[in-house]
Amino acid sequence: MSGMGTAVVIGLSAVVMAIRDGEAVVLTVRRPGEDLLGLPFGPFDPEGHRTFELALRAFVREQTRFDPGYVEQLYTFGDKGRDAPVADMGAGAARVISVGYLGLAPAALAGSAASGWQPWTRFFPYEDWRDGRPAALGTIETALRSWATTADRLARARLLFALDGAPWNEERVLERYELLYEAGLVREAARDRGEVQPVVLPPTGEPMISDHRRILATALSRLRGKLKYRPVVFELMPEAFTLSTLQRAVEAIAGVPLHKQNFRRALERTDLVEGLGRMDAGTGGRPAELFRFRRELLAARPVGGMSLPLLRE
Amino acid sequence: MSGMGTAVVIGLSAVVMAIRDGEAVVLTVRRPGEDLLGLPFGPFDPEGHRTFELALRAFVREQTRFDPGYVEQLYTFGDKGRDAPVADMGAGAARVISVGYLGLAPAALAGSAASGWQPWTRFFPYEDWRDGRPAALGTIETALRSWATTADRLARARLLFALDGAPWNEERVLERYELLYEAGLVREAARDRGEVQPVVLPPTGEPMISDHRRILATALSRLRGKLKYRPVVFELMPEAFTLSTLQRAVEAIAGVPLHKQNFRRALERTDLVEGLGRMDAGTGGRPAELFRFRRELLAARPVGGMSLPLLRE
DNA sequence: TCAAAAGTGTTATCCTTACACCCATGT
DNA sequence: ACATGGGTGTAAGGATAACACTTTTGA
Repeated sequence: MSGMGTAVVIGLSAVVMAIRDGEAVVLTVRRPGEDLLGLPFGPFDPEGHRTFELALRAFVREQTRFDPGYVEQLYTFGDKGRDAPVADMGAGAARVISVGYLGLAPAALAGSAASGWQPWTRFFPYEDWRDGRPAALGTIETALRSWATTADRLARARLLFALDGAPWNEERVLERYELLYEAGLVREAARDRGEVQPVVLPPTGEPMISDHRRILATALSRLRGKLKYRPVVFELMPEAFTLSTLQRAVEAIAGVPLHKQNFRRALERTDLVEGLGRMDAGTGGRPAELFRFRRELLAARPVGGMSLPLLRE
Repeated sequence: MSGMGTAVVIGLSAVVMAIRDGEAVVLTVRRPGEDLLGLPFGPFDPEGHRTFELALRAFVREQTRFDPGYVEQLYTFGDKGRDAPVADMGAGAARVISVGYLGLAPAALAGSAASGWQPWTRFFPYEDWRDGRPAALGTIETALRSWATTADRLARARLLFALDGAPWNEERVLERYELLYEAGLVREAARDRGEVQPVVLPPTGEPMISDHRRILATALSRLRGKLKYRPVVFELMPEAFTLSTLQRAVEAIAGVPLHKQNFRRALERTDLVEGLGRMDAGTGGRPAELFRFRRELLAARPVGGMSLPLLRE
């Protein structure tokens, strides 16, 4: 085999999610001299780090003074050309391969000066259907239709963006972002091709540095899917919580409104939570009972996630 | 950041699956001077290859004269110490990071001399419950119980290996392999630690080079899970097939026996297949109708996978 | 005619969905 | 008393699982 001349650098990117005031937020970092936000990111040191996960925890802690609890690998991004990051390492440019990770934190603590928690809705406004069809989709739909000059393009746009009565599938965050990218409707598209930025774009969300918005989309897709078959929401909850808080957390991630009773009934059947008898100091209505996640079940049997009983408008 | 002295090499590994005579088989390669089987594997050339996927297709074709159809990324393995492969590249040893891919082929064609298709059951005999509880589990259970000296170990073993009446969960292939590894019950465990091999081991399957059996376990886990929510089986089927062939393919992958009628009824509801009117030249009984996968649906709406209506013994 | 595999019918049960209603607190 | 959010009951419809049975071929 040949061609081992170009150096390769492994980078690690982290999408750390948390719930703050009922909103789902992501940990971001603003680098000096950079006007776009990015994800916590750091090189993987093959000498110092025994595993990716240890390396990731270390540099997230370093950059943000914060330790994610639950961590899982997402995807390894290696495409050239497409906003591929390039590292400058003395001996010339190196190709950067970035391994994306998803982290879940039980609380959005204050971090360092350069880092901060941002609602993901800032980067994907059209992904939030909690209050019905997002307004952003109006303009996006128009733009997509004028891009969709072939039957195939139109079919994909319809399917992914719930046009013409197609149902919304909240899991397909990444595919939607990639379609917008392909259609030139996100800032990253023109930037990566070195083209001049279009003056106006539909409200497709705030761009990020490098391929970080793609990594964030991958994380949201994965998390939305995983919600349904693993009890991952609880990694985002404090020890004690009310059922409404839990429901709002699920809604904040999935970006869809849920049916209260059916959500509770489904939850009850799983036996995943247990009432504590204690009550919450109500925020205005009747006080709610506090519950806890029966974490011990994880060791005792295979355990599923939450069903998402939609609330239709 | 520091410590960029050690070189990093990106390797690509492929788990290519196909169905042959109703059995699920994997593409393997035997390297010269090596007595264990391995997966098709090759270095990623950062100069020559634009994307991982293109690189993967190229070297699988080269090593096996064979092109996988459907391809998806699995996981990136980077742990040190644990049977981590090491590349010798002139300037000394380099750390190898391997990106695993899953490929599905519609037929198991003959490949080159060095490569061949092997049933996965060879590597994971205890994962095949199609004819009831596999015999291998008897000895494995005994070995696990004597290893499980703590409550936690026992709970995990029970849960994963369906001991004491726990239900079998076919998706947890990787976790089971990792538990066996931790318990020292697979050959790779002692090998990676540089220890002397135990003389006898329970029938936990044939070892592979490097961490390839772990990659294979990851692939099986992923495929078994994906079966249920995406119509991936059809990537393994020829253009026309009978419902029994389809059912046998699903069973061969999932490793569990399915209930015939319920399998068909569930399939019918999905509208995923369409009768062709033509009949199969029967293999001994009444001729079966041939069906085809309505691939056009993929573009038309989000489409789910197969339900696995178990047939209890 | 008999074995082998294909294919059909039917019922009980459980889960999901959708509806409407009552309860406990703060202001 | 009333607004606000917490919490419950129940019935219709659909999916699943479990049962046993008929049909069409080759040997």
